[in-house]
Amino acid sequence: MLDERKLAVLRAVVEDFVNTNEPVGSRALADRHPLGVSPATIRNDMVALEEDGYIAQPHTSAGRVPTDKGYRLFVDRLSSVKPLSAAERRAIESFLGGAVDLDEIVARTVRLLAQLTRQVAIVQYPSLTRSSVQHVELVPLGGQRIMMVVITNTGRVEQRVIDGLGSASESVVDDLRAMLNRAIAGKHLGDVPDAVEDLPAQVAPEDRPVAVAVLSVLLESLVERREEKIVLAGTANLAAVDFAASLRDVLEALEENMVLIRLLGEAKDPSMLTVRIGAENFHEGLRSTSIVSADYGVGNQSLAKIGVVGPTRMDYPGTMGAVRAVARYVGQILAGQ
Amino acid sequence: MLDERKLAVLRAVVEDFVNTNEPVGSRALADRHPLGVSPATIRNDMVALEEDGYIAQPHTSAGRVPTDKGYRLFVDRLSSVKPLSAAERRAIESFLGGAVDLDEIVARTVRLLAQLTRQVAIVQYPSLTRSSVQHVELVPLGGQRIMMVVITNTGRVEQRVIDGLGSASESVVDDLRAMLNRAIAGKHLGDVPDAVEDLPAQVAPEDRPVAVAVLSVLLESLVERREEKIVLAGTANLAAVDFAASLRDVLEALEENMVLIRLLGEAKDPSMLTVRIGAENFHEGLRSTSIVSADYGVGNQSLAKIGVVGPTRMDYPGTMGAVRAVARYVGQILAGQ
DNA sequence: TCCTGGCACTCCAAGGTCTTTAGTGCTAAT
DNA sequence: ATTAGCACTAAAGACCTTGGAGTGCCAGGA
Repeated sequence: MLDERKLAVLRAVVEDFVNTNEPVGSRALADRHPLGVSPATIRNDMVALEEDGYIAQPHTSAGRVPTDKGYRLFVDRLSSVKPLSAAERRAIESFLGGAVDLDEIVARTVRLLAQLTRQVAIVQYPSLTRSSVQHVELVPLGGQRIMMVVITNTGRVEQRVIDGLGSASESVVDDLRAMLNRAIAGKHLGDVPDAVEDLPAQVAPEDRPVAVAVLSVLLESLVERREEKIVLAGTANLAAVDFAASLRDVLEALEENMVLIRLLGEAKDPSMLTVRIGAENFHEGLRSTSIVSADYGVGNQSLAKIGVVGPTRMDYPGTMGAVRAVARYVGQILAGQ
Repeated sequence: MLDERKLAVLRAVVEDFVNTNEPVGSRALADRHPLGVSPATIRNDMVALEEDGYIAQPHTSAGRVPTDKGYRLFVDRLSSVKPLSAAERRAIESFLGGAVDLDEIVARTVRLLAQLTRQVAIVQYPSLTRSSVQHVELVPLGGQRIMMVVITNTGRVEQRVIDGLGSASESVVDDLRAMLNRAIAGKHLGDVPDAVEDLPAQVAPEDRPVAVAVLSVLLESLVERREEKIVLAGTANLAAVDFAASLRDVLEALEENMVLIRLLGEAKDPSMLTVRIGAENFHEGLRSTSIVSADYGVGNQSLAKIGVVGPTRMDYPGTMGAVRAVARYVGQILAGQ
C-alpha cells in the first residue's frame, strides 16, 4: 500500500512544509529532493497519500500539507532524532554548569531549552513524591508558631508555618525534631505516613496536641498536596507562529499549570521521548500544537519531565534531539549536586 | 492656554479611544459627550490640543488619538482612581484568604490581578534586602556538605548547599548555628555583614575554615545576590491587543526579569501608585505599553512592588484602582501571617 | 504495468480602479 | 466665540482582472 517511494514523498512533504510553511507542490518536490521521478508520478503518489489521510490540500489546486496523521508517521518511522552539534553541547554544559541551587538549575534549563528549540519550553520541578526526606527542621517563630522546613534529597525545600499551638516550649520542639528525623530521614516520601503513624503515642500526653498539629501539616504538605511546580520560558517564540487556533487560546492553555502537568505526565513510555501531535492533545487550545517531552532523573530514577510546545509544523528531529540532550544533562547535574 | 473645555475634550478623546480603539472624530465626540458645543468648535479645540502635542492624527482626515503626553495629562489631572466594586473586593478577600504559604500568596495575587485588569500582572516577592533574619538553620548533609537555610520575617526561605569542607563534625555545626543565630537573628539583612564580621575570631582555629565558608555563602546569598524573584500572569491577555511594536517584542521584554524588576523599581513616589506611559519606559519593546505599579508592604514598610502591564490605550482609572486595592490586601495578608 | 509529457482546469493572491465614508480645515455668517 | 456649510483628503472596502502555481487525467512510451 505504501511503498518506499510514497514514504519518501511523505517525508519530503513534511520537511519542505516545515521549512517553508507553504503547501508544497509536486514540481517543487521533484526539484528539491532526489526522488528520481517526474512531478506527474509524485502527483499520483500524493493522491494515494491523501486517500490514506497523511496529507491534505487546503483547497483544490494548492500544494499538499501534512495532517496530524502524516506527522505521526513521520515521527514514528521516517525520521530519527537529530543529535546536537558539538557547539550546542558545549553551550548546554557551560550554561547549566554555573547554577548554584535547584531553583537556578531549573530556571536555566528552561531558558536554555527555549533558546535551543526556539519554542516554548516547560520544566517540571523534581517530583516530591519520588524523592526522599533528607532532613526535617522545626524552627520556633515568635508567638505560638513553628516553621517547618523539609529538605529532600533532590534539593527541594518545602516550608510551612504551623499556627495556633498553645504551648510550644523550646525543648518540646527539640524533642519533636529529633524524633521526626529519626523516624523519617532517608525515607521515601510515600513511606512517610506509615513511618510517623505511631509517633504521637511516644510523646508526653501534654505535648500531644503540638505533635499532632505538626504531623498533620507535614503529611498535608508532602503527600496530599500533589501540586507539582513547573516553569515556562520562550513564550515570545509563539508570536512568530500563526496558529489555526488563536494565539490567545494557546497562551491561556500554557498558563493553566494543571493542564501542562497532565500533558507532561501522559508520556507513553517512561524514560523515552514522547511526542504528542495536534489533536492527540486532549486540550482544546492545544489542538494545533505538538508537545515533545522526556523524563529526566538521576540514574534510572525518573524525577520529573521536561518538554517543548510548538506548532504541529515543527522540526521534530531537531526538537527531539534538544529535549533528549537537555534532559540528560539536567540528570547529570542533579546527580552531581 | 488649555481652558476647561479643551481639557474636557481631551478627557473625552481618551475615554472614547480606550473604549473603541478607533481614532475619535469631532462628530462622535459631540454625540457621546455632553460638551454643549458643536463639532466645529470641538475641531478648533482639537487643533489646539494637537499643537500642544496631546493628541495626534494617524493620517489626514482621520480622527484623533491621544499621544503619550495626552495620556500623561489624563492620568495626572483628568481622572481619578476608580475604586473597586463591593463584589470585586469580596472576590479579592476570598481569593487571597485561602493561601497557606508565601509562594501561594504570591501566585494567587498575580493571577487575581491579571484577572481583575484583564492585562499582564507582575508581582515581586518580598524583597530580601528590606526584611530581617528570623532564623538560620544549618543542616549537615551526607558527605562533607552542609545545607544552609535562612528564614526571613516575611516568610521567605533561602537555601544553599555549602560544599568542599574538610571536617564538619556535628558539634561544630551546632556551635556555629547557635552562634550565628545569636549574632544575626532579628537583624536587618543590611546589617548582617557587620554583625558577622568578627565571628570567625570566636571559633577554635581548627574550625575556622568551616566558619569562613559558611559565612561567605551566607553573605553571598543574602546581600550580594540582589536577584529579586518576580512572577507573571495573564500574558494571554496580550493576544487580544494589537501593538504598534510587535507582540513578540513585548513578550520578550516580559521574559527578561531584570528589565521588569528595574521597571518596577523606578517608581517615583514610594508607597503610591506609579504610572509609566509608553516611551517613558526605557525599554524598546515596551514603547507601546504602560505600566501601573504600586508598593506593597506591612505597615509603613514597603517590601516589594506589584504592577500591571498593558497597552498605552488602557483603562487607567480602573487599572489603578485594581492595583492599589490588591496591593493593600496583600499587605494585610502578609501582616496577618 | 508503471512512468511521463501534455493539456485543460481551478483557485488563490496580487494588483488596479472605483466608490464610499468618516473626518478634516477653512470661511463666512451669527 | 461659535457655528453651519462646503470643498477636500485618505483610508477602507468592493469589485474586477490577471498571473501563476498546482492539480487531475489521458494517452503514449519503456
